[in-house]
Amino acid sequence: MTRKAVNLKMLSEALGLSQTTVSRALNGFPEVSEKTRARVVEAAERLNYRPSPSAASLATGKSRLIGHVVSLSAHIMINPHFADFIAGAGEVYSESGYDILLRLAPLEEQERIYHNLAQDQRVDGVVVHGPLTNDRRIGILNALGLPFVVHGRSDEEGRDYAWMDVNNRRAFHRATEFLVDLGHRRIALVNGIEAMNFAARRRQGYETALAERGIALDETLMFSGDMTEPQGYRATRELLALGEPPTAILVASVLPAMGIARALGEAGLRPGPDMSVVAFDDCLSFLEPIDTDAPRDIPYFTAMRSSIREAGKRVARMLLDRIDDPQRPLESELWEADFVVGQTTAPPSRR
Amino acid sequence: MTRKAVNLKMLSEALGLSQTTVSRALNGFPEVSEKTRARVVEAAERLNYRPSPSAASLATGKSRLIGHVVSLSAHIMINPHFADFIAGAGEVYSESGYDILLRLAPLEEQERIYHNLAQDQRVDGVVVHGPLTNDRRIGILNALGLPFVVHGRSDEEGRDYAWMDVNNRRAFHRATEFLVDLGHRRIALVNGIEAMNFAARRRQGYETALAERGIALDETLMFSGDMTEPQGYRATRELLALGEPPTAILVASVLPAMGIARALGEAGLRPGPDMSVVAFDDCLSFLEPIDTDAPRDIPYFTAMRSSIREAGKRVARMLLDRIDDPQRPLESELWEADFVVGQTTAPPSRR
DNA sequence: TTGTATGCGTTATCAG
DNA sequence: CTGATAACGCATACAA
Repeated sequence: MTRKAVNLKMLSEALGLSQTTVSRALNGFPEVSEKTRARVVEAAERLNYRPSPSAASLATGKSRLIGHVVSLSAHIMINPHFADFIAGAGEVYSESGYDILLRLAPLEEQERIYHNLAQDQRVDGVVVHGPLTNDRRIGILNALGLPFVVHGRSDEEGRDYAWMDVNNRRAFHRATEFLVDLGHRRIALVNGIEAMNFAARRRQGYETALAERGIALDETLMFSGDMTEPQGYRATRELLALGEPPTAILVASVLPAMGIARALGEAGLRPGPDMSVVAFDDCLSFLEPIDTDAPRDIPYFTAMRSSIREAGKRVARMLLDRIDDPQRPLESELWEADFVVGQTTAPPSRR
Repeated sequence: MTRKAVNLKMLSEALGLSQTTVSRALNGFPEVSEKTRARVVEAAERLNYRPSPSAASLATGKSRLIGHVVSLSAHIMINPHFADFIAGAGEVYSESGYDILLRLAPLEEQERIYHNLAQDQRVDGVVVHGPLTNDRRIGILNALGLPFVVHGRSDEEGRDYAWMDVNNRRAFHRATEFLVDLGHRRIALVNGIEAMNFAARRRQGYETALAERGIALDETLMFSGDMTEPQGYRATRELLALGEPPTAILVASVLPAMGIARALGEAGLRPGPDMSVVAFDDCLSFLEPIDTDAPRDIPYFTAMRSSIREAGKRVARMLLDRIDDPQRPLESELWEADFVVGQTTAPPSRR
């Protein structure tokens, strides 16, 4: 057991080679002979040599850290959704020898933070979470030249940045049509915060579908806010208190959907027969059985479904690709959500 | 706008001082005169000087990074609980200029990872999540001399490491007593994975309380597994199918508690009147209304309650203190959970 | 294919 | 109170 960690100098001396050659051998440079490379690799293994990250970082300017700056303050949308996204991303990072640098900061500080992160060369790239419509962070990051990928989109075109998004508009369009086809005409929307682009798109899909079917919008049926369980609960109580309550609810996450189910239960109503509920389902892992061998239950909520964890993986890959080659053309990817019919939708009940 | 980031050399030349003096002034060394310090600080501000983290890290051996190594594989208990814990911890780190280094890795790799993290000096300290009974990570970390704090405990004494824990045993003891006092005698337990110390303690509290009241244990009423919504749902379906179902359920998290509520609802039973439910409530933020000005609802679940986010803050503080002074005596802290009576408990119903 | 010399941007040691 | 100078551990341009 060696007392002190062995560094490049010690390793090269032990091998009777120069630090240069050893470094090159370890970093896979082509000009080193396979024979020496084998020797070097063996010795490095045996002596338990590990390059110092800070020294390497100082020399190369690369930190092998990916920045994830998230706000806790207002948009707790981040909470369980974020955990699943990061789980997917982290898996990809690990395979490539990167780590996550996680920084919690209010949205209004994030521009300054990106600036500092770039100047300090603390991270090799960042993921932008929860983009607003016309999000200022994107312009800043482009100006800084820091590689980044946006989870979601910030504007209509999505041209001057790399992004991966779910087709939120189409998902909500389809779901609305599905409900209309079932015979519903009063359909409520319990949405996320509409300053966030994904929520704005969802509303567009909903409104467009209603308009196409000749159904007038009713502001009293539309809610926007943080996607928590109480949000769904409260919205439902308000909806049930209306003179003419809706017969169906579209909801932006299974979290408020659970609040909806609770409020309905308290009112003696059953999701499905008495009130249709369609949720956007991010496949949050704490809602899934762990044992995937077990027979799948019939899904409870009728849902638009897209795994946020898979999204995390994809975004991470895209970012690592950009870091490897910052000049590569901007990529973008739009995923369609599945539409899964569960137990919470039915034709409107006659009450 | 300066094109290139200004470094210590440039700053010192601009000031007509040596790098040494500038460095000392900036790092608050006592021997530098207040007058020069003021000059230096002003110039640093004006020229937008920021010390390079990797250079500082190379020179000092400190990375200003705190390691959080979490497993995704088996124990997804971590998922939403983890997000809230990290939100609390991150807040504290930010105030002190630390960042989180997040690494996802299966439990069996974590020992090696800690070893590497320490040897590489990649982090200044780590938080141990989800300790098992007799968790090997603790011995490893002590041997490595890497500062760490355990969230939870690994053994009875909790002597040779710093920890912060909730009194899980007492919480479940009290909850069990509460149910017995209401008249319940068949009380089910839907627990977390009992290899994890917190879950083992919870079971102890439950078993002890039953024994004290002369109630025999019934294995068919006890479940252990990942704390997901389906866990609660499935356990409840099994319980309801028993010849003699329980009249009350103790559950380790509000997540499975929601599954319990769903299964009861489907069976036409109401939590409270038909089946008492007591949950451990970590005050997960996605279950709380964001707007804290709003009048608080009457809590839904009767619950043992302790904020995991506050725990995150406390653990972070303890760790930063240890990093500042690794020789300080080992601290530990045991929090009592609140017991809050909600709408899901009542005397056993006559069916 | 391998080696020499230098730079990366700090902090720390030791003089003055 | 201030300043040269030497680490810190690696990568790389330039030589050989």
